[in-house]
Amino acid sequence: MSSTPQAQVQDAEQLSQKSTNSDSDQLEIVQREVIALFVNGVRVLGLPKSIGEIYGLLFISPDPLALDVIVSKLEISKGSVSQGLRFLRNLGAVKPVYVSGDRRDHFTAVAELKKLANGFIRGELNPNLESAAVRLDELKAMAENDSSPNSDFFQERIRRIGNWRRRGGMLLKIVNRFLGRTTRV
Amino acid sequence: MSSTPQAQVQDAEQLSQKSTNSDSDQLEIVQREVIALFVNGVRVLGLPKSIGEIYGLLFISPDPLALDVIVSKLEISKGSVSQGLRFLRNLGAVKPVYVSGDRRDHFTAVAELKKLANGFIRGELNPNLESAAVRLDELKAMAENDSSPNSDFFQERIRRIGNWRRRGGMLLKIVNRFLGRTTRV
DNA sequence: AGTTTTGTTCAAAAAAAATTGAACAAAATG
DNA sequence: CATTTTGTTCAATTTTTTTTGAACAAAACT
Repeated sequence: MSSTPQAQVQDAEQLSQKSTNSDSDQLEIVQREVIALFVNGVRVLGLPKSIGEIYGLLFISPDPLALDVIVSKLEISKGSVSQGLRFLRNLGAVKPVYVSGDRRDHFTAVAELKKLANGFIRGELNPNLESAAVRLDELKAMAENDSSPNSDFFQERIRRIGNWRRRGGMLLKIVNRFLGRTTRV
Repeated sequence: MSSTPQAQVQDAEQLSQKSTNSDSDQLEIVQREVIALFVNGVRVLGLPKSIGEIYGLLFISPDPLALDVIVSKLEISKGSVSQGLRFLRNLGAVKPVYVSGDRRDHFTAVAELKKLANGFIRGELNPNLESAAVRLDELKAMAENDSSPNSDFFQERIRRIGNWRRRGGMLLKIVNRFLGRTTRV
């Protein structure tokens, strides 16, 4: 298929094309496909398409990209890219890179699985697990003061959820150990 | 708070109250809270609220429940419950139970973490991983025939995704081993 | 055989989530 | 210091997902 050769170097000059649809905004077919793969991937994690597109684009781009460039390559709105980058930055899936001679912020994908997993666990999973832990404790107390004929059954079930939570925490530790460094749970 | 004692036995008679809102349709506060916990929980897995409600209700009910009863206890539509039960049945998170003297199907929650995890992995995760594997192989071929200056970079990246997939598969096996029985990946 | 009960299906409605784009602020440039 | 560039924010819109409810089919009663 069409192979559009294009030189992209680290410093400004050629990198800064901001016209809405210049030549270098054209994605290669391979790039499009990789991005599609990521869009699918992030759906499993419950994240929106735009997040997959942005991360995928950075992952399959040899050089760091500025917000404008992402906008014109992906043809999605500036707002989406701004929000998406913030989210990915918070997760540690993307990091800012200084490019000399260009005052725009540039970003690259963090491509180490262990870092991605850690970020996701810290940012998305742990907060949920923690708030669940709090509610569980309240529930336990509530069930102990309950005097319905089912009270014993309720207590058994709540204990069981507590067990699940415990095992879930252990699993996260195991996952972390398997992938490299550990994260506190 | 208000404790409404209520006897619920395994065989018909008292179990089959189908009036739209009889006394035994009232949920206890503890039950409501547990259901809320599950609604939150399934959101992390990317599943709709109704799925969490149905599973939660069955999990925190001492006796198996029929579709009608679920409808009136949760006050959601028959359609939702029918679909939700099918989904949960496919996942192995809920199983039918025969109740003598009542011709309606009754259901209980499967409450073993390992079974739940296996069902989720088999039903939701593996299909995605497999289709990704296929696309990855296509991509690999595509990148090898690509003659852009970035071809090497692309190939390196695609190899990396392959690595992620491999490690993901290993992780699923580890999770399974940790939780009990194994599932083929 | 007709009637009632039980459960499924799927088009339409409602709800939730994601995306856009215009208004804004902050910083850099000339 | 006026202007341009860069990036953020958020209300409005669009898209996607979930839920509803009525029509239907299958089985079980009488």
